[in-house]
Amino acid sequence: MAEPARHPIPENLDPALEMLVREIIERVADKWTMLAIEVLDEHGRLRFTQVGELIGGISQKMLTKTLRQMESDGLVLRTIHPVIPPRVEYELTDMGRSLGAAFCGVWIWAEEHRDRIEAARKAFRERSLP
Amino acid sequence: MAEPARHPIPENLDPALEMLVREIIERVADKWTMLAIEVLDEHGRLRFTQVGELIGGISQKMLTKTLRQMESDGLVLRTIHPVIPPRVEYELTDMGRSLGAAFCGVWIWAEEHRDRIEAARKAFRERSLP
DNA sequence: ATCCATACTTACCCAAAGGAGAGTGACATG
DNA sequence: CATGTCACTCTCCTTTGGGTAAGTATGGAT
Repeated sequence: MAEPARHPIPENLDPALEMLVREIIERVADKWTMLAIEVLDEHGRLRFTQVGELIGGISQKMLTKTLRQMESDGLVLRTIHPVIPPRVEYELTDMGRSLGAAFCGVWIWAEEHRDRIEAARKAFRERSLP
Repeated sequence: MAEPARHPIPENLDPALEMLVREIIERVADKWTMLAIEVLDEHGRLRFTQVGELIGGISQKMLTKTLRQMESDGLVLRTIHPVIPPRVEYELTDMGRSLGAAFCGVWIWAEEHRDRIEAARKAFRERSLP
């Protein structure tokens, strides 16, 4: 078949870098991580249960997992106070805060566009039904 | 127990808005959606298979699902050319491009911080093992 | 008549995400 | 001695994500 003119699909410049960046984004662009960053950015240092309450609707299991992963990625600092009952506090590191800042654009975008998204969804629904 | 001084956990200003923004973010902060936005932002108008090739590693099923969802949210425009074999092209809408721009910050952040993340992970691993 | 290309669906299946709820440790308080 | 506190951890279970492979529709090419 005679190929119609199309984009040549140029192979990307640095596939290795590309891969790494994607891996980071997949990891970091997770629902709970984003919400945790938001509440920690907004409220500063918080203890375990406070983070959970502020996020809302997250199970202890996922909260632990999310915070641990963030800690291992260097996004949060975890401080254990050796008291009984235990007291553990979490706060964003500089890197965590900078990620929060980067996400801020997405947050603002979501706020600004929710009406248009609603409208688009409604239009799509009506366009789909006979 | 005498409560130590803590943040009063101020209830957030607008829970309804907050909820909507979160819903949008959950939806949009999806791996395939982000990658689709990236390739469409970078290459302009593309047909179905091209999008799939450029994203890489995505199944037809997920590609269809992702693109349909993006269409319903008003992020992409889907143009069906009535020819045989079928030819369908996708391109970002203005809203899709603006979301791409918002994500750009995250992308750049990931590029800039991958070394520090690697280092943090390694340090965490060593700190965890006896 | 058969094959091909494209953009899908559909059916089936597995693995991972994630919720619910109970259990734990260590001490302070009633 | 029983109870409560906090930050988990563990187990069981359901839901979702997502892959594979096959099927569909259509007309042009061979």
